[in-house]
Amino acid sequence: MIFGTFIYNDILVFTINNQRKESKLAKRKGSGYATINDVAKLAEVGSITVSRFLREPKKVSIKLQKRITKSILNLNYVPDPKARALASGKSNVIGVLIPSLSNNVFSDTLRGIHDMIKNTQYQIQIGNTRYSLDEEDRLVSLFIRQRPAAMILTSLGTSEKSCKLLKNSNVPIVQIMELEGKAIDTKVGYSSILAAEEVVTHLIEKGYLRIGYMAARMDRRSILRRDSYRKQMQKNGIYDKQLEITTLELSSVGLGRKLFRTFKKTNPDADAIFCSNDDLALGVIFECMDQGISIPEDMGVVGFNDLEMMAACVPSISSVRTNRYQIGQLAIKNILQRLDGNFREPKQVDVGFQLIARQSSNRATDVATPI
Amino acid sequence: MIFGTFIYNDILVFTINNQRKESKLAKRKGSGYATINDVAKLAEVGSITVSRFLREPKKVSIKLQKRITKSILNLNYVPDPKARALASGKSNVIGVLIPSLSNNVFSDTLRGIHDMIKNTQYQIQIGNTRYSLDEEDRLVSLFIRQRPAAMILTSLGTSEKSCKLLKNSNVPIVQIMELEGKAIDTKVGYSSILAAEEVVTHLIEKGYLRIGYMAARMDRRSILRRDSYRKQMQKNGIYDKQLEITTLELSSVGLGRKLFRTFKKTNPDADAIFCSNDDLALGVIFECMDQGISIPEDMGVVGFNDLEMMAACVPSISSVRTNRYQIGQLAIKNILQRLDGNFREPKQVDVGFQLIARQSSNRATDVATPI
DNA sequence: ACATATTATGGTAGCGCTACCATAATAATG
DNA sequence: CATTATTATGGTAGCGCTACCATAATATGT
Repeated sequence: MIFGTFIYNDILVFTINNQRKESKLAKRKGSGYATINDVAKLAEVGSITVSRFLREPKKVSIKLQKRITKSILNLNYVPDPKARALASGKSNVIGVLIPSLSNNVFSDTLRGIHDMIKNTQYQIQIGNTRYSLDEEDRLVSLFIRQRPAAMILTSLGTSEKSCKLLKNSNVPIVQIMELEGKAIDTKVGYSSILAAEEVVTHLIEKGYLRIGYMAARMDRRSILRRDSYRKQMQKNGIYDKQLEITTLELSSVGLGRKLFRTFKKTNPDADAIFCSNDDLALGVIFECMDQGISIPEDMGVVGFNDLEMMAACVPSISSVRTNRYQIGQLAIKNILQRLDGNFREPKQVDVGFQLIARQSSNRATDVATPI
Repeated sequence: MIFGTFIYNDILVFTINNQRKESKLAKRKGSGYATINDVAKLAEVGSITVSRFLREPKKVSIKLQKRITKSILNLNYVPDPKARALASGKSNVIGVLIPSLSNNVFSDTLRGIHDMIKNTQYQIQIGNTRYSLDEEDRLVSLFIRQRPAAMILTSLGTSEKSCKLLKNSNVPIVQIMELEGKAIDTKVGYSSILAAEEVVTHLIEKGYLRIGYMAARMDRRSILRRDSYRKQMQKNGIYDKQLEITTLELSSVGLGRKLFRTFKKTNPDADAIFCSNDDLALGVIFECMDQGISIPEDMGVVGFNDLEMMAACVPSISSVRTNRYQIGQLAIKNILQRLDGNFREPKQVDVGFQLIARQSSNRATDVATPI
């Protein structure tokens, strides 16, 4: 029986490979790989039964399941996602739009997404918006046209046009990271307003009064944090516009140093600084080292995101831990549930954040427990 | 005339949207978007002419070009890449396999790739092998089945199976980063053997003698550098196996600290260390700060890749600059040339590397010029 | 003027798969 | 036992596009 199958298999393979070359009237080439029809012929069933077996195996009798499985293995058949998507109007691609590939913040989230998606039928396709709303619009329209199974967005300021397109598409959408901003469908993230608020409160508790705010690139993310910083400073009656230092340049450690030099010149009396991300915070630390400003005594520093190196730095740097890996995982989890038919109301998942206070903001008598 | 077109357009759009709903015998739904046939009907040409216009505009008369262009704009037509790929057997996707998304090394290359590819018809699709050869095999086979326009690989140890698959596929392949390892087709990168050699030579020139080697994850990349380090140390008669400290753990700044503690305990007399990447080097710097080991006097440190923060660190850290952005650009450039029909022999492009000597290895009287 | 090469255009038949329908085979009901 | 539900299976006609061929329209040569 096994022998027979092999023979049959060989003949069939032979047929597949030659029917094109030998044909007088040059037929279309085809991919050269086994198709669903080849599998069907070998298993002696209708091609639609093979298709059904691949999608809903339970609707095919055990007998045919076995024959088809054997045939698939013999021919080394793999379905063509293009043809599938074209015929069904749906694809197995989940589009993920992120603003940057060089930012560890997003790569952590991507890891979570990857880990959650492997062993499923879905694939992810990354789109890099590069912090440009125009580029985002372009990508949203590009992706939606391809009828993705779902989409994940990392943007605070999705345009009206894109929002409408996304909503009308009927594709599950998950917006990740900041919970602020208008919701299209489901959201997974944390409140960056609360986070910034907590940072300011923390610094005040530690006795700092002239607390600055430093940010680069000034995207919606940074603006949101700045506004929250402002509010909290005003609430405490210590707000001073001069303590804000921002730029449109791209964030980097070197930029953190540069900005801090300017900041310190403008504000010789400043005693702390809240950096909108960890790169800047690290730069501030380095600049302080260079200038002999002692941390945390003369200058308190807090970053945002809690990258791995914050804990390893000397002094260790306080930062807001955002649960990025978990965000990626939960985004996919939510999508999978909905694609499996367990329809869920669009909802908002708050994964929270943790202010990790380390040496860089732990002034005086307090006992620091750096991680 | 314009008015007429609008009317006509409206009618046609109306037709597209309703012909399905009203039809008694439930026809296939379709995507709802305008197709090439809709464009052809509106422009009063054959659909194949529209197809031709999209691919080889010069083969269509000016008159029809204008009619078709107008029709495309009116209908807001965008070609469906799935259908294209299915019909033509080729896709516009360039597959890029990288071992990690959280590594800045690769994100720089991706930036180069992105920058070079925009404004072309091609798209990139990223595959993350996570440093696993099995995963790489899986992805290679997955990608090749989809008939990508080209592929970019970042792996030193592509399996025999994958190599064969890639070669037989007739798809342009570019391997990037290290020039070492067997070539499938074209390569773009630098010699990591020469780079490691130069690092050791540099440290020796600076008067260091007990030079260690630190590496994590021990992938082929790290092993290659270690072997080159060994050879160079042996050549100078100062090799000592005990000076090598490696682990399978994932690289991180914290790990750099941890490994250095062990290293220093085992080798109290060590006076320099070559780290296989910058994260580890930064960790070493921090650990030295913590232990009061002065750099570069008591300990010389050199990293690899020259991430941005190396220059900003205090002390600034010596590192090997690999021209990663350029590598990405050149990889795509090579691919585009070949896809445009300018067939080039598979070749090897060496973008070189630069050892950037900074404070961390600039001992004694020498004048440092940190960037 | 004619035959011959060179465009320009379109018809048709797929690419590999699935939605929709139809039918056959089996089970459940009275 | 006939009659109705419930499976199980397959045929057909697309999804939106392009390769292959055929034909029409124009230019070129002798």
